[in-house]
Amino acid sequence: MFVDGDGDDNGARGLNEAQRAAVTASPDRPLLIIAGAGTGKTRTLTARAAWLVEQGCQPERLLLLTFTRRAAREMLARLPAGSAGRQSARASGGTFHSVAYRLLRRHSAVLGLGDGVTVIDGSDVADLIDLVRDELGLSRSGRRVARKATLAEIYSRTLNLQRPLSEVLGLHYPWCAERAAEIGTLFRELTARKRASALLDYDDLLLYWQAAMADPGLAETIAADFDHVLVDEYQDVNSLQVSIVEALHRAGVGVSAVGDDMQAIYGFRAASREHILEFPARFAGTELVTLERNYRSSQSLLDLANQVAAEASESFRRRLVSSTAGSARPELIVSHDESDEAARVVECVLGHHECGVALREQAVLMRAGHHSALLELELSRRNIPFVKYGGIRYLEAAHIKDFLALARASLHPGDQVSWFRVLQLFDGVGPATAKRLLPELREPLAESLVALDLALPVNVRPAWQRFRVELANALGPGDTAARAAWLGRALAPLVELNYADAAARLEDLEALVAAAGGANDLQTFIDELVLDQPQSTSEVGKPKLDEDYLVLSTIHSAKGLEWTIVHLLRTTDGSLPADMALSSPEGVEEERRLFYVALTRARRNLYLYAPRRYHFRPVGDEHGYARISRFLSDEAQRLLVRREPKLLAPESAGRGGRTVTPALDHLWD
DNA sequence: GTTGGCTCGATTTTT
DNA sequence: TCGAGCCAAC
Repeated sequence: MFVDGDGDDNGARGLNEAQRAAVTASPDRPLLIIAGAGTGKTRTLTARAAWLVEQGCQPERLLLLTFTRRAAREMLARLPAGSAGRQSARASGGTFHSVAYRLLRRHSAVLGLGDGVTVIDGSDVADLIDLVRDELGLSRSGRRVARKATLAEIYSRTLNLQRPLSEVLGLHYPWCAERAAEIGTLFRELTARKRASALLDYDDLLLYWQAAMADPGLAETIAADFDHVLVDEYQDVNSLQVSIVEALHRAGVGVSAVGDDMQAIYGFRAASREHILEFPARFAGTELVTLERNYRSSQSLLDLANQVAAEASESFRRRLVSSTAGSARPELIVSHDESDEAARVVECVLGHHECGVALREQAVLMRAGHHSALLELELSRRNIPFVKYGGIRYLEAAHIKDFLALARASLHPGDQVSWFRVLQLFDGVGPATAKRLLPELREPLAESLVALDLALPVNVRPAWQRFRVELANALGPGDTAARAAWLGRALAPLVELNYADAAARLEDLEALVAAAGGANDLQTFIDELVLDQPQSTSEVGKPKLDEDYLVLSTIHSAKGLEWTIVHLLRTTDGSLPADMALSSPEGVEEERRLFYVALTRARRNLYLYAPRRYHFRPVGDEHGYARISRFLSDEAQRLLVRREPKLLAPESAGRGGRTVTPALDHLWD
């Protein structure tokens, strides 16, 4: 797996003309680089940073903002270190959210945040919404306003768009519009609760940063640390992020942004490609440079990508031109159904593997995490190693959330959401008892824990007492490793009690405890875990350093990456574009860009799979017939080699064909 | 109040 | 298939 751009040296040498123009553009004017896929975006941005340093800027006064942690790591590693003798000087940077976190901790006093802030993720917000909704009486039978996850989505979108709730509801959630008043009340209470418990969700991080930048004094203090800010993937910024960058610029910080409006795929997160289109208008005196020379893919792959882009609605027009030899045309592989698709992918992957292409040089991309379910089964069955990115996230696993809740509860006794979760892990404690006990938990925690003995139902006490003794150890003196270990010991019996598959979960818990033990302090560890969610489940505790493995990834998680060979699953209408996205023209356009991102990940070979028959559910025989994706127009299809299904192989007959069931009825007489 | 059994419905993408 | 929500029994 390789990250955008190539591993060459950074200097201005070896850059093409457009790249050099971007790198050496005046630091005094805002710079926007429109960089098509594979045009050396990362390389240009890092060369720009190096050039700024040559012009006299101190490395640590450069601020780099990215969207993913993966991109941040990659770029920071390549950014210029201080000149000889000042090795420690490095550019600062990270994701918008992690930079916000650092700034907020540094200026927490002014922002009224105290020093006890905790970062929570989207599902934690949803749980808090659940709690508040219940208390406001909005979850009784027939009165439920919306699902908690939906409410969390509405809340986030409203904040990120910086538009009134009623407008957001009308536009994106019309079926909730008539409950606007209740939802507004709920959100007001939710905000109050978060403030009271010093909980910051992802949006709060940006919101507080923006608020800090709106205060002239504080904005100046923050901006005083930087000469120049470099923003990656500018097509994915939302209104909050734009106003943060604008405020930095107003306070005297130079701005260089790079992006590709054809790769804007985060509309659901309230990002809008309007922002990159409007950049020249919002930043007066902008210098615009466009990179079109592609160093990644062969021309026949780019022809297809260009065709797909040409059929999109407005964008910065450009046409990618390849500098790479090789000309295998992309292939469209039509199959009978999903299991046939899985079989064909495996066959193709292994075929290339036998010809010397390592598994890690190949990736299987998909629109939605579950599209690879059958493929994963098939890969496991045939002992082909793979790692999956995207899809079900690590932090969503109940036992991981349990650990985070316990850690937070131990650090902040007043964190009611966390205690609410922890208490219900005990057999005999449900929502009512847990809620009744919440006020009892406060500083000093050790004393509250003892006091709770008497408040608990008798049958819960033995388990509780064992638990609180171990938790007390975790509160005592001792390094992070010892405290994490005690937390793990306190939690283990509860995990065992609550989950049928406890063994696997206990293993995860052990890995998590070990990881926490290696951190400086527990608070930072859990905050960073939330800010930098492991990309794949195998990333925690089970390193796969030298092994060869196939990458399975959602298209979103694949952005910025490239492989020699790319296999794209479900190139059918309903999957890509996803039928969820079909209700609005903008939705369909974003799906097209997603398709474009997928196509441009490949260097040499590209395989598009289109299963004819698809099942409504993972099990059962209800099915429909899918059409090939609308994004493969006639013109686009002319650029493909098409392969029709062979006769159904017995191996893939599986569900669609004959089934064999052992007869048991004679046993029940 | 808690828990277990049942039905019903939906099902994307991520910091 | 899976989870969330509802209902009935302890």
